[in-house]
Amino acid sequence: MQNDCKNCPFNSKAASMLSDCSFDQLSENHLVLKFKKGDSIIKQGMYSTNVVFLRTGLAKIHLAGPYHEQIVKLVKAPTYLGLPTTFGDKINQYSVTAVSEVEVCFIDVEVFQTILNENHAFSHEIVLELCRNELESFHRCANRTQKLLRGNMADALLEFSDKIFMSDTFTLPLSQVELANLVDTSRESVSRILTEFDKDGIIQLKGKEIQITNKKSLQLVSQNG
Amino acid sequence: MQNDCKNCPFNSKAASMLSDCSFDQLSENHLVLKFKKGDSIIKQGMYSTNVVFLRTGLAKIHLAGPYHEQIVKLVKAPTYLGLPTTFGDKINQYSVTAVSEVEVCFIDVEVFQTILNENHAFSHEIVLELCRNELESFHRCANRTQKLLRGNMADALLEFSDKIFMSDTFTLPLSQVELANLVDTSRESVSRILTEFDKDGIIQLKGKEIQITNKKSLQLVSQNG
DNA sequence: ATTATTTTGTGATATGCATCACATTGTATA
DNA sequence: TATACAATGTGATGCATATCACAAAATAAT
Repeated sequence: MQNDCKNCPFNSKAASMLSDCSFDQLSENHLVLKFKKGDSIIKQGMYSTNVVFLRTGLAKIHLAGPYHEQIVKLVKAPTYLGLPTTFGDKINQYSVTAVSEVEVCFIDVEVFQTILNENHAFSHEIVLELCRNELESFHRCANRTQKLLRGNMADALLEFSDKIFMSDTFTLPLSQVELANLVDTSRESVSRILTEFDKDGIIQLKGKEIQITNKKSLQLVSQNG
Repeated sequence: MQNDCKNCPFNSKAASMLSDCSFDQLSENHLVLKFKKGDSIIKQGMYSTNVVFLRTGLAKIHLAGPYHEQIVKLVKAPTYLGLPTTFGDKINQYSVTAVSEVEVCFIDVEVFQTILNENHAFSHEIVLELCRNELESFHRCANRTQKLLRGNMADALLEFSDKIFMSDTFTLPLSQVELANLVDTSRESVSRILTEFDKDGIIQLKGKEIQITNKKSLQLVSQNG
């Protein structure tokens, strides 16, 4: 647990907007922590008075569904986490767990809110991010419920490739159980679909290593369900 | 199309927070319109530079899914609509359609943003609402995908009863097709489940009139899927 | 290294729900 | 009031995918 994060902007854009005053204030009032894969960063149901800024790494946002854990989405640094908690009743409404090595800043709500009030550009940034999240949520939900399994798996793979790793080759950041909870299926179906994609020549599987060999096809699968 | 909305607070809470100055500014810069059931208030894909404040009535938020229109949720006045649009590229990312008679204020983004900057309490309100929406979205999505049809229909009915109409007796605000698009099923299944609930003595159906005769059961159905 | 434990692959079977098809009722229009 | 059109009720059938039941790998623990 260090407290030496003078050079830890919340994100490059936001930092450049902070007045010297508020930036100092911020730097003096948060901690930087490292987590390793699998560590819990935010725990649903726990009391908390911190906003979390994910500096580096990957994390999953997940919550208890009626029958099993639901992974809402994979998030990549830089991003804020736990805003709903801190503005609400200070009880975490979802969990966040590290999916890779991760660096995180915990910022006290009070401080965060002060800066939000002091700095229009910053608060505008935040409102913007929240709006984007809402939209993304709408579309994600519509897609997941309307598409068939193949379509949803294709979407997940495309997101990994295009949004998370920026590469056609990557190692799956989630286990099959997790993938199932992300894509709303059973673990068995994940396995089957993945080998199916492999046989179809769309991807090439070597353990958890994936290479998308035919992105066009994958995009087609995404559209046809 | 009137412009005489001096007495149109965006909502009672927000209005009380506005300084006289910003409130005047606001009143002079928005319109009040009435819509009737079925009228489109916001059209996905259209250019717009207004934030919409729903003063009275009910509306549905919906968007084009990959295979059919998806109703995201039913919203009740007072609430803001179209925030993501105005903060983004000014293209509506979802549609909003009146489900009852509705009164609406269109507020120019510029004005809205000015007030957002001037008034901390107000912007705090907005951030709070956006956070709530995000959470609601997460839970809604987890529920919809994990529960079976009976559970989802039960949820919809309970929401109408508890959140929208505040009564055990109400007339369904949506057609069966719409209900199907809200609850992620086919129209036929909506019909079947509804009559099933009736036969089970959980509700009593007379056309579009519904009375929830056994709320306990309905809550149980909601939990058991 | 060896054993224990978790993760993954794959068949067989069961089931919830979509889809198709059409009758029926309700509601707008001429 | 008659006619067209939209919304609803209900059966029969098919299909996508969950579930069950193991085997096989891979990973972790001893």
